[in-house]
Amino acid sequence: MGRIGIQEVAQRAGVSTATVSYIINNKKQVSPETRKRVEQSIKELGYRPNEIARSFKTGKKNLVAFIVPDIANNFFSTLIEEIESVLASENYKLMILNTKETKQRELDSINTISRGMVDGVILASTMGDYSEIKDVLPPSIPIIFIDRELPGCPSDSITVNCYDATSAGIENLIAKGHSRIGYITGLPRISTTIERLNAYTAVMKKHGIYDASLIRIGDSMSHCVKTNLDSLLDSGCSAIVITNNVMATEAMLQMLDKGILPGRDVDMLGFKDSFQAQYGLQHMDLIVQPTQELGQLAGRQILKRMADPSAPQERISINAEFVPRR
Amino acid sequence: MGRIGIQEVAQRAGVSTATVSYIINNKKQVSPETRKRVEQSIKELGYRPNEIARSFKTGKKNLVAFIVPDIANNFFSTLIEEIESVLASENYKLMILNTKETKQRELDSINTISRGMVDGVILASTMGDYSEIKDVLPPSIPIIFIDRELPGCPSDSITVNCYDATSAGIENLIAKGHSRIGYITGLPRISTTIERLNAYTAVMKKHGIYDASLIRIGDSMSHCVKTNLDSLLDSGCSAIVITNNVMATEAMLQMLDKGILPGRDVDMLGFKDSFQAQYGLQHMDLIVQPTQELGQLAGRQILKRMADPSAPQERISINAEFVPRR
DNA sequence: TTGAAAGCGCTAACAT
DNA sequence: ATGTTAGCGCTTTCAA
Repeated sequence: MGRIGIQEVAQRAGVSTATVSYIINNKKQVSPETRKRVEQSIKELGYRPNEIARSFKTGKKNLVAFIVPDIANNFFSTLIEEIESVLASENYKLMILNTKETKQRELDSINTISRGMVDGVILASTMGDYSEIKDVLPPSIPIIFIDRELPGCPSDSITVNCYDATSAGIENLIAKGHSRIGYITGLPRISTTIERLNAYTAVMKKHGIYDASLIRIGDSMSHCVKTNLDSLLDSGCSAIVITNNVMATEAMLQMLDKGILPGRDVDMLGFKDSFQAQYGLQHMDLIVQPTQELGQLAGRQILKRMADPSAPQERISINAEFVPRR
Repeated sequence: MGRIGIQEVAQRAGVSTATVSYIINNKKQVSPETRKRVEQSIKELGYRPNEIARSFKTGKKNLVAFIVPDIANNFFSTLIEEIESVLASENYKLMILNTKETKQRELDSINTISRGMVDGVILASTMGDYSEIKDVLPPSIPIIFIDRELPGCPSDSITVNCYDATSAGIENLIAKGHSRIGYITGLPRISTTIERLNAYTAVMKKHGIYDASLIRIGDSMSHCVKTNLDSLLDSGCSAIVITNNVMATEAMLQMLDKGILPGRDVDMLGFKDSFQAQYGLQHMDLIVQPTQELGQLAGRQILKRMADPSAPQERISINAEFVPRR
């Protein structure tokens, strides 16, 4: 089957390829009769412009890549939805690359998109340091960092400040009388984990109840929770802080299996990725992240950055909110 | 900044562009010295092949589109993960288009990809009938349908047979003594909803306890659950069947809010998208879908279909499993 | 083993 | 208002 091109359309309509191009792109005045003939011809032949050829010629792809650590995490799938809808408003498509929180996969993904496939990149990096991607990042591509920052990185970033909310949450636990407060971290290398842990450390020290042995190192995924939870419970913690949404839900499942009632037997402070009710998180104090807003901001920012690649760096941060259990 | 192309690399290495192309594609024998010089030149210039130009020339994009109804649904994000990893093995990338279970967005997505952007398409369609997309689908593109089938569609399909498992689940409820068994459907137009409802209807009629007034029409999303659940409870149902994973979790949340204990006060039969424990579904009988396998099969099938576009249609179906509450 | 050159389908500058 | 045509960066045929 001979692929139909602009050539065939032009021929059948008795015009030049330029005229056809003008019409499908609405770029120039064309007489109504000509337009009609061409549109007729397009329809009859079932012509569809070849987007690749077009991109090749113009250099514009109308495609943004989102490199994301974990698609299955509701926090990130929410981000995807929001970003996609912002981009759609300017006719950009979104391409998802899933790194599964793996450095190598992130490098591979960056490599993929550094070959001119996309107009811009949104990156929720799993790296611990900017130097790890600096050399492989194409120098010229518009890129913004979302959720996690990399120290020393000169690109735009959109993040959520959880420091204050975390502090408030832990102060609240202490006010309720807890002093042995266990803590399960996310993946240690990422900025969000560090920020939250810093808040915990500061508050605990301020009250003179800091005890490093009550900190457990997690990985932001569910499978790290069980062991850590058990060991914190064994250490006699009366309250436990769990620092992301996935781990928080998993913790509830584990507790329930053990016959422990969160909110009664043990106080919990968890994280949540939206204000919408989420099953399993009813019995916790919560730090709620404005995830939708985060996604919208990121979408708008990459649009802005693509429109003006040489504008000065912007670092935008919005606040999470502490919501005590009612 | 002058973009670096194959031209510059060739010049600096003192060879032709053809030779550079041979080297970066490993397509021909090249003398070791030449290779060395060229590789040196590539490194020094930081050259990266322009993937768009390459696709334009060869017609190969190494890209597959997955048109998916709801990214935030764990069933589909699991599918995405699995498909992506199968495709990665043959160096294909996956592009996600999210339709939010909306016909117009599905049409838009199909339109996008019918302009030569991808080598193949995996479609979890939200349409009710093949005729709704027939005309807009490009005739020549490799495409497979996943999860949901469209009557009369000549393309490959990979689906999960839930009929038997659903029947078993309802038989089980009846064996436990229930006769007023409420039922909340998914989105009515899609094949999975129809199949499951057919199973329910058949079993209930077989036992002479079918009552159409116990059926509520849902939309496969969470927000449809509350009202429907309330009204079924008001109708005096002692057991309730909820026919997808999202709605099942939501139902638990609602019940808990009302102080009703599922598994004690009301028997529930839900759906679940993996064998992995999921919070909130402990107290239900479950129909478990082999979601990962579904994704893997789909990945392999699109690969196969792209390799041989003219092979005869294949319709693959795997079985869901009924797992009574323990 | 290497090079010259055509051409993939389209856009847009320039000419008419 | 419409047409002519160069050329985007690469692959690949054919020749040397």
